[in-house]
Amino acid sequence: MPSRRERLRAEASQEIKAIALRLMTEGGPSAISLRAIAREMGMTAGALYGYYATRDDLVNALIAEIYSALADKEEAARDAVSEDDPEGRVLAVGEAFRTWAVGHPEEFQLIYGDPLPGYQAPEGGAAADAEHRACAVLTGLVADAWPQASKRLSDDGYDWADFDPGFAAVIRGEFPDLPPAAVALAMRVWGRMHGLVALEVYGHLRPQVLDPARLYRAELLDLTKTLGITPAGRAR
Amino acid sequence: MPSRRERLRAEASQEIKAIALRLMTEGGPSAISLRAIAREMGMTAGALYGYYATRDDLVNALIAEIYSALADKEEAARDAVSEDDPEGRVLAVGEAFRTWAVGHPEEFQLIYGDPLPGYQAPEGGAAADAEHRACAVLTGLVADAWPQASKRLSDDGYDWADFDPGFAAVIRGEFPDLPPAAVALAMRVWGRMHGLVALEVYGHLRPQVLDPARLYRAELLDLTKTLGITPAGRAR
DNA sequence: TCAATTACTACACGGCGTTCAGTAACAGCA
DNA sequence: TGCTGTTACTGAACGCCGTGTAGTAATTGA
Repeated sequence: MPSRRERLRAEASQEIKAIALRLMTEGGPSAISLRAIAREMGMTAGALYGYYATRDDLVNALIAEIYSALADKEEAARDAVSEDDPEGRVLAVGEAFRTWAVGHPEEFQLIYGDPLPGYQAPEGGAAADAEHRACAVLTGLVADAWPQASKRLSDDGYDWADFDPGFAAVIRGEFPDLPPAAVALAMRVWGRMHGLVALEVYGHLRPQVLDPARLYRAELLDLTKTLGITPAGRAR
Repeated sequence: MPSRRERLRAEASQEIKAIALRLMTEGGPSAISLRAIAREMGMTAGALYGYYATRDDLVNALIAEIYSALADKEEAARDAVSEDDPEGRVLAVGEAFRTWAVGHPEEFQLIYGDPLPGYQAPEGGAAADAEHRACAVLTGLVADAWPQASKRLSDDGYDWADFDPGFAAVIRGEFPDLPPAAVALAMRVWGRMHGLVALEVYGHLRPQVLDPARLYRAELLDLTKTLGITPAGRAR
């Protein structure tokens, strides 16, 4: 039962985000300017303040949307591989992450870099939710590998007190049987998937390395070893 | 034999960089504005164009300086540990990298993130040299561990043609006996050290994880396992 | 039909990088 | 010493930017 006004309003809000996204993919995160968006919409910059209280609010909305899309991709990649194949799942999620990142470098920057000059991330919100979803995928992968992975850990003396209470509570709700050391491992997995991709997106691998994808794949395979889920036969 | 003019000029150039650096540490990379620098120096913004052709040129100079300082720190950390202790060297360099990064987050951002809106890294220059130096430290660590590490690789079918010719030539000059697969491994080591640190600096680990340093240390220890240089006794 | 809400414009403020004509101080040379 | 070319800088301008604020036109609900 949205009134005509609400509908128009929602459409305008969407259009603003869409234009902002396009501007960003064309000219990088810094190309997101209220004036440019308004120009494309045939409006004045001030009019946008009826939709977003400030430019950072708009950026927040974008971040939430993008991060959510990334989480979707990771979940889809995971679910495309059978539960019986934990190694395949890790590789799939990892590759999906990199593929998305190198295909959408500006969006990667917006999420994982300093989005904009002086920007400060808000406390809660949809962005935090999406970040948690993406992180939960990795935690799930670790959970599946935990029986094997736990034996290889060099530091398993973790406690739930080593994490933020709220964060710990959410995790324990989703994975009741998972010990805190597994969560720590999941964070490390996150970092490991993030490292090479960040270097590549920010142009530190190319052009020295001709095929970063291969490098990344080797890293993922090594990661499966850390998790203890590499089968006897190895991928080429 | 620098003339009075040259001396004053060099001093002014240094002062500009120093003020820019301070502004950045106080207000983030975006606080580097020609007008603010000029204001502090009692000059006009236009006057700075006699020293740097554009703001990005100034930022380049900063990047080169910062990157070089980082490379110094890494080299010092490596040389503080005996050559007989490859694991200790890896840990030292890794810890030095993280310590520097979390202690100088803005500088880390400037080097490894998108330094400024619309900034484009130049081809050669001092920044590239410093990046190479920092990378060479890691390559050296891998070189020392190569006898053990090579046995654990899942993909050793690397060729020098997999790298940029100039890059490959420089590496082969420094490490004549090192095979290309080792260089690939060094890149992966770089990515591995980079990942968790980048996440932490950009605020993705805190406050969920209370002690990112511990997480990072575990990752480094795991890295030494990948390199095959973990001694029998493990660090706590 | 009328009052209230909404969406928007127009304008202003201060900030930014960058350019450019003009000016004052300096350097080397006679 | 005086002259000349070079250098370092100013001041004003241009066109961007985010952000407020006062006013106006349209739409809404009663």
